[in-house]
Amino acid sequence: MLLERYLESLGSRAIAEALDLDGPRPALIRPTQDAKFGDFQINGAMPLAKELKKPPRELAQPIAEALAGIDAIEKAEVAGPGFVNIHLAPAWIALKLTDALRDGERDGVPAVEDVSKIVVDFSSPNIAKQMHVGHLRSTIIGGAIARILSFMGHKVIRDNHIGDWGTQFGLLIVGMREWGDETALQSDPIAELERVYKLASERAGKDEDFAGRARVELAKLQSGDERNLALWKHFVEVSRVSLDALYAELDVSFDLWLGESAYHDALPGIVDDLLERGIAREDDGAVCIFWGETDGAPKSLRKQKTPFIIRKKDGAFLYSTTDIATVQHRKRQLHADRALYVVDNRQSLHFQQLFAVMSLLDTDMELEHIGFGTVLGKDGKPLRTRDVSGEVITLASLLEEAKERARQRIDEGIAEGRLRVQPEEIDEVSRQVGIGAVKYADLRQNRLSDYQFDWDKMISFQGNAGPYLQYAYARCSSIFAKGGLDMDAISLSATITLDAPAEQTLGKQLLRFADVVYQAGATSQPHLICEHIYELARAFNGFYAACPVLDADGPTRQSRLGLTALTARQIRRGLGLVGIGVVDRM
RNA sequence: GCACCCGUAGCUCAGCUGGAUAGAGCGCCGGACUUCGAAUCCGUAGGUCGAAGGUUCGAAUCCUUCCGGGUGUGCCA
Repeated sequence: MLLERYLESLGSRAIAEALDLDGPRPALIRPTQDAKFGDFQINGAMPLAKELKKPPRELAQPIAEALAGIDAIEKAEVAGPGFVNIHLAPAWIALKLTDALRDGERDGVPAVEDVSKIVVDFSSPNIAKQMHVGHLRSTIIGGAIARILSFMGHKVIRDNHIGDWGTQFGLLIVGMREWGDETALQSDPIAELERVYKLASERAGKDEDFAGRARVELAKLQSGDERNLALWKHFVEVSRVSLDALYAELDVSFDLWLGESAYHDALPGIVDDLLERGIAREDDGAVCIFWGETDGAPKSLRKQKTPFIIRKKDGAFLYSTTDIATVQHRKRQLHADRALYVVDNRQSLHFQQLFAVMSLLDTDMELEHIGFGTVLGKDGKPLRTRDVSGEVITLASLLEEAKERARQRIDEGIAEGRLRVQPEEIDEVSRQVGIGAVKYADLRQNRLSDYQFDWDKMISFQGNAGPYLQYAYARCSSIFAKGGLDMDAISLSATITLDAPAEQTLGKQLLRFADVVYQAGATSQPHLICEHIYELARAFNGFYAACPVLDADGPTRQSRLGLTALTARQIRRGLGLVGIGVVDRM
């Protein structure tokens, strides 16, 4: 259930009744920051003090009294300058947790009432270039956001807007003729394309004739030349194979792969339209939108002197033009209500301008740039995509290293007798732990922050890191395995009660899950879920140390098994929502 | 020049829809394995929240200015 929403409605009703107001006022429910103040506080009395000309504590008192007798609330009392502190009734919490335990489909998280159709645009690699660390964030943050929104009940369309069209293909066509190796192209397509692209772009820099030939081939491709089109298709198809392998490793999938090439035909019309409407004009041969002279341009852009260019002076279109066409397609053909762009912060100006254009074109769609910070190395500087020898650190090699490091730690653990991984499970456990650690290290932080990439912290296996959460899950599983019990069967039969302090702490944490999911979805902040699951794992580990489960008797044993099952499911669900897997033994 | 982001414990980071004594992890120091897994748990120490003003009953959070760091910014994406 959505706990805060429920308490907010109780609180605002209590305020209206207690103070005899004409309508409800916001209760301003907030979790307390210290358990001694109870579980939640109502802050709504204080802002009313001025309006009603009474001291806030005097207003808070009747509000607290009005809340007495509600079964969710054990105690409501006035404190400090005028807070109303709410202590939830353990019996009521236990009832709600038992409901969630029965709800195997949704773990107590209600589906949204207003369903939106939301395009999540993420990952978007360039065909001729290897994915490197820089692409990691968009891919996993975007994947997490898509899962969260989808679980909430929205219609989500994951679109991989790949860079499969543009100047690099002229160079590639000429370059492949010169240096291409078809065998290499089959075995590691992107590496081969990138190798050739690099050679070609170097050569084009100093060989005007070569560059000219590349432009000719590009023009031929873009005007539909069959041979070049076939070559281009070939490049795209082989690249797709290695991209698919990487996405499988990351457990990310897409509903659509509409790259830049998909919009090629729509581009001339867009430029004409913007010219006709007087939004764009020609300048120095290029078609531009100047914000200072455009009526209806947002204030933040008015001082922007440099224009938004939608057609180069040589007549070629840019990603700005393609992006406009993409939004129109999403609105007209996909009938989307919203589109989220999970793209590096450094492109925020581009999106600000794109969204301004769409607003000038009266496109009725909610567009949002979900930005994120840069990946930094241990030295605090942007992480190099090449190592000391100049080799590119690809995303694929990074994931390999993560698995390798995880495996080393597992081998050590087995040798020391601490871990219980069966030989046949080592591969899978290394994969889940290694890749989970990489994802968690990234996702646990506010996405806007730059993020420092540090192997040692990531695979530390201690404290707030991926393996900590997976370990808590394995502990839950292990209780059921040891007791010869089935988690699903317990979920259907157990009744949760909350007595011991550790049970209450755990129970209260479990009860917040739905709120967290909703907030993460509303703000596109997967780290809220990570934080919740971390706190949950902590609460569970505390419970584990203080409360025997299998050795408890009768109803207590049943209740504790129920708490363990619900914890396990919530960890699995929560990690699943951010794209991280769990294993039963590790 | 203009725009955006950032500055919180030794380090890495939460908190920033304004709410009580600013929180975690790592690291440091000290405890807990004859008891469901010690990749765990419990505890100690550690902060003028970059600075100064302002708004407010109340500011790490909102506003202004300044200092320091980063990013973007006419024909790449």
